[in-house]
Amino acid sequence: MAKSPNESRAYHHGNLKEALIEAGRQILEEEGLDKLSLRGVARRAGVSQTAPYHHFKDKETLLAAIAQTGFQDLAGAARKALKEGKSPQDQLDRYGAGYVEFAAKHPALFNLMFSGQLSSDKDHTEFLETASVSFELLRQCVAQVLEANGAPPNLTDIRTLSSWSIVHGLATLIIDGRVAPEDYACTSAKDLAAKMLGC
Amino acid sequence: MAKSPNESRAYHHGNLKEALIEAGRQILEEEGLDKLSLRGVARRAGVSQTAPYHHFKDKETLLAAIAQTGFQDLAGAARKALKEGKSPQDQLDRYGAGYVEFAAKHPALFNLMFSGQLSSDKDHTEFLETASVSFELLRQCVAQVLEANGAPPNLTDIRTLSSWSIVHGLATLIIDGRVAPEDYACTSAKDLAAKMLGC
DNA sequence: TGTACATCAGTGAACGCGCGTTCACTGATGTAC
DNA sequence: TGTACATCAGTGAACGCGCGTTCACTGATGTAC
Repeated sequence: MAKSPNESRAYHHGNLKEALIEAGRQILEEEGLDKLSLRGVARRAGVSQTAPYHHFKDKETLLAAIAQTGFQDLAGAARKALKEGKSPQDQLDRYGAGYVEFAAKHPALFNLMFSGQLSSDKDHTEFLETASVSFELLRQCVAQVLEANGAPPNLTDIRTLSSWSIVHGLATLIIDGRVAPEDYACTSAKDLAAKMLGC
Repeated sequence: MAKSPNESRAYHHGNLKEALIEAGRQILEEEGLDKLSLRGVARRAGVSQTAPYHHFKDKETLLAAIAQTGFQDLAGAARKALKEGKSPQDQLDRYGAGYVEFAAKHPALFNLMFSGQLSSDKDHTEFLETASVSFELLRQCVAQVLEANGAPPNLTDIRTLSSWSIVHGLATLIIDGRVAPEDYACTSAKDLAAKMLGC
């Protein structure tokens, strides 16, 4: 039924949708959002410039699909942090370091994910659901820290926001070149995040 | 010598440079960065589409000039916070609330200011100097808080980064629509910032 | 006070560009009988 | 097992768009003498 994508130079690609998402993500990470055009994506996937329209309604829909892969990766990093952390506070610190590390390694993707362009207009339902996974994991983590410290649980919401803000802010500042890890005697964005959060 | 801009419909505008910056800022705030074209700016200023080239080398230079007005305003808000604050900690909290308020009121301008597109390539010296004023004010503020608390002054750098990150992160999350003040029982971005910082 | 002239600050036409998208089309595939 | 046919997934030409920028130009201004 579905063909392996490398099987042949057949007329039908067999896996074009995924190939387009992957090509788009590559262009995004290599050249930035400005340079990400539907035509360029098609070119990289080795397909005519109108082929993507059989898989994506328009450019924005492809962008949403690309962003979604980013949220999946980010949620994966979060789950890893929660699994490896040795205490609630340690989990939270690892979460933050992983978040900033992800942003620093995929700056254009991170910007696309959070730029707000996507979430507003259309109903990218799946996109929004995936986006909220990382946030929920953070929330659980913060709740456990509060519990471990004997703090009232009704602080969970606002403390989750604090935690999110501080790591999101650091991520953004690093991406935009306002802050460099080297200026703080750190060798990576991840290190700087850990240092800042432990201070 | 220099003519008042409203004096007449003279051939020479008299104040075109400022008028272009102002027109650009208006378009930016009303329609967003996507819609900000050099031609559009000229149109709004009532001038031919090539007139801006007598005052700005290219589009990016105009963008830098617009961003600079934003940094001036932001620094003004910071100075106000430091003047009105009743203690170092109060000054710091007011600084943060003012920062977030500014971002929420001028989202597209704030994004332009921090997008990192401008600071990288060319040497917008003046731009960079203006941009650093707000940061220096924050640094002084943090140093005073540490002193008031009897904390070691060598924490100043990293704590300044923490403070900047948390307010910058909240500002960004609000701008991008990931966080709404109403979800936290607040009526404005400024209120939410104050609540978060006081928690 | 007049005037020649360099300089400044505008104009309007034109350029080439890549883009998103639409269109009518064709080749490939899978399935009902 | 063969075959007709609906559907799927491609193609390539073409559209209109607004953009940044360059060009040769002209009107206005200020100043040296």
